Amino acid sequence: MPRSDEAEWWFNAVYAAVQEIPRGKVTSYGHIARLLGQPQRPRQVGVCLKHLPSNEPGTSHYYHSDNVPWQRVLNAKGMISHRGPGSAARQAAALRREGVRVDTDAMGEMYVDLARYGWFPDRLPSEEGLTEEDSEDEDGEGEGESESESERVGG
DNA sequence: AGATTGACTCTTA
DNA sequence: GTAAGAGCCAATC
Repeated sequence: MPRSDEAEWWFNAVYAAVQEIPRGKVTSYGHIARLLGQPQRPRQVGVCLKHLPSNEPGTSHYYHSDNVPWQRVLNAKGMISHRGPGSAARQAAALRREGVRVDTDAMGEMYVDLARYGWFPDRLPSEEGLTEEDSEDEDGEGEGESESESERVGG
């Protein structure tokens, strides 16, 4: 839980941005920071995700691990950093569940091929095409996604 | 209240 | 190619 309103804005902005990562795609902490106009703070993106609450019953958080695809955020090299035993495997499993291939390198580190799964747009889709006239205005979002992935590996 | 940590990344050497 | 330093700042000790 953020200690200040400014921090709370940041938390919400990060969660909202992460929600825009398409299913089956991944991006980096640094890119989320850039999309939010704070290219110097990839770390704080990680801080936000660390504090992303679970969907445990009894809690009623607007953002939680079930509606924020935290697993789609990797480091700049496309590698899953381990922040605890089993956490990296958990993220890898979540990614594979949505069709993302996760490999392991020679050093035992798990990674995703960014050339294939990377999602690095210039700006957030929600901001796409809007001018400075329209400012930030969040409205309710609809859940429920039906996807039809057709994986094809381009040589 | 001060020091350290950490879901990061970039620049230098 | 690897290693170290800087920047960032909320959370934690």
